[in-house]
Amino acid sequence: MKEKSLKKPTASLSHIAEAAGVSKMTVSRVLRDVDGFSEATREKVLREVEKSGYLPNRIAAAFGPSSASTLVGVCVPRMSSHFFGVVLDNIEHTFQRFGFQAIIGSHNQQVSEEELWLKNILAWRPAGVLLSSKHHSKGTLKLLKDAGIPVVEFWNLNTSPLSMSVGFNEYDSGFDMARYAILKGYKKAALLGSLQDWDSGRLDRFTGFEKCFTDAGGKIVHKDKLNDTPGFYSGFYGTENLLNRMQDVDMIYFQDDTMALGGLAWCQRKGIRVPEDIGIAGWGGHEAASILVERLTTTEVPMQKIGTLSAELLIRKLREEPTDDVTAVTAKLVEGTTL
Amino acid sequence: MKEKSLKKPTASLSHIAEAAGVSKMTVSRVLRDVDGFSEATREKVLREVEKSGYLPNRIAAAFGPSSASTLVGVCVPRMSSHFFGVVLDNIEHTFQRFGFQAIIGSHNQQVSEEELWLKNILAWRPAGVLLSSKHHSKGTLKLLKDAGIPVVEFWNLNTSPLSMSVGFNEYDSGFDMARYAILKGYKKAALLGSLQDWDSGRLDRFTGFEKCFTDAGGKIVHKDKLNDTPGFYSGFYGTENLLNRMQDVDMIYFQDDTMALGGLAWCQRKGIRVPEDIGIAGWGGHEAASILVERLTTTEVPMQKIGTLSAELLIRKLREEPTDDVTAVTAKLVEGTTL
DNA sequence: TTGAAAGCGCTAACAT
DNA sequence: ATGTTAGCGCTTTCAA
Repeated sequence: MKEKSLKKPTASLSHIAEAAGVSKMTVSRVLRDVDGFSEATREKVLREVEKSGYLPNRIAAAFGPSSASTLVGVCVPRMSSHFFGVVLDNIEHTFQRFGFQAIIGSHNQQVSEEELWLKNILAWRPAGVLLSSKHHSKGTLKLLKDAGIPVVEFWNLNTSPLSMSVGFNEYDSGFDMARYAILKGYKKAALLGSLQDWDSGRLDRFTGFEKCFTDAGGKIVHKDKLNDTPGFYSGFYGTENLLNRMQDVDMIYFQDDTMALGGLAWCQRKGIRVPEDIGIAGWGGHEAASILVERLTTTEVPMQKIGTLSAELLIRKLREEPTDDVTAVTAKLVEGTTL
Repeated sequence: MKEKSLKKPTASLSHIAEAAGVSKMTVSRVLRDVDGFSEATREKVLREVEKSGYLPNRIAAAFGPSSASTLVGVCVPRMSSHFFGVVLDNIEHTFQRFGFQAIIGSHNQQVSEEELWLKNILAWRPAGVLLSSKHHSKGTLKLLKDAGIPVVEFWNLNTSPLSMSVGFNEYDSGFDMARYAILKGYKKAALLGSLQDWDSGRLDRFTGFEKCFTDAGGKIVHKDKLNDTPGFYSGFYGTENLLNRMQDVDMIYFQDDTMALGGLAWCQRKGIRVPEDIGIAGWGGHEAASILVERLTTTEVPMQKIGTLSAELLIRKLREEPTDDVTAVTAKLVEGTTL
């Protein structure tokens, strides 16, 4: 019998109250710093709090009609993505600063998983939720409506958001890349992305790219949907697979920078010259994109800003301060040496 | 007046109970699937639950003496690290599967921030916590002891853990790398890492490296502590800075692979040959390490395994199933072409 | 198999 | 400036 089932020795408001010779209510007021106590009382109470090692019980506080929950749900495709990692760091840090706790989940690009996550999270009666992307299941929409809590859709911009949205125009970023590619003389492009992201309708950049590219006389010669998560590996092997089958391609537009860098590495190993033999374009603005000998042509997304703004916006809404429903940030093309 | 302050229209147990013509208690039993109801009752109840869109209130359930919290706190240095991103994905996924919710925070390698985070988290009365690394403040230790909840220290192994630990032997991984370097004939090594990680005592791999390297007749000619987070950039500029000042170096051991790859990129840009002019060793096993033309010599850490095991271990402990206190996973050296 | 009652820790509302 | 009361939604305990 190593650990006993411990009898909750935790001090509560009434213990403090008793020790300080005041009522629970007074202690509560002091701790929350709402007025209704004298300086002398305050000091007495705080001394007892200190002595007892009292830890507030937010479960109890969030319970009842007060319902002052400081929990916030955040859902992203996956945390191991560099992009979302940076966004999450900023979201979490901002919430922390303002006294909120983020409960983070991932949905792996499936709206059904997002819905499942949401159902679990709502059981904790969060003050609000942050959802990446604008794709949601019917069930998710209903749950959110019933919950009646503020929602921020972040990452790519939703111009008619459920409640608020922060992000960039993804379609345009692809469109711009196509214009640039055409300008550089490319005519035969392949698109390379992850099956799951693509088929769940999350690759608007490809749609924008295709539209501009074909309208300008270019041709999308191939679309390769890989049954794998985007990353250096999938970019590497995806490129190998693609170029072994298709020769008549003069550029590849990758889903993101990690894949593009994987593709670039494959080309370098094979002695395929970039951009002379084939052009490569990425997306996102990965740290590594700008330091390699061949600097990647890509679209830089302001990840930090998206994270911080999203969290701040939710907090403002909770405080009933005025907020913009739609906050656009710019994703801009950076010229490298690969396209 | 766009949004009213919503009067909690949420259905509760008693609503279901009334609609189904049974007592709250029966509904509770059905929903938790503990015995004490007939099949007929079950169906009646579930039908009403369905109809009403009832969402359980875990706050209320976690309240009171029952205290059946399914919240778990998880704290890592930062989420934007690829390593911890992968670990977190696996932790979160495992907890999700078993009905737990992870509250994730970051401490940016400062024990004081971990303590602050812990204090906030404990106010939510979590069932347990997962902490990366074995470095904690006195305050953290006291809080954990008072809370009396199970703790898993993950990432690098703590052989005398607070309660349980899952990880690799970091000292040994550096030791092994040094042995390998000596074998390859290197004599004059520089260490390059982030100031914050280093000074908070989190770079045992450097200690192990130095011990083995110097014992074998090598010399650590320089230790460069960068005031920046580890990453491609800091590796790139750190290398530039180091090699501009010091010529008499035949290898660099980097804090991690992202830094090493940044350093490698700088060398390639400058026409410095790797490993002929200088050897490079990384640590961690980043995806990109193995695909570039120069494959990085590094130590691969089983990140997925650490994440999954840590979560499973905590769950086992909560269920009072037998658990190992110390679970070692192996980090192994992989030969690349850079050292 | 079912129900009734008590109570968890806190805060809003209403005294004093 | 301070205290009292009531109740949030659920589960545990005890009774039927």
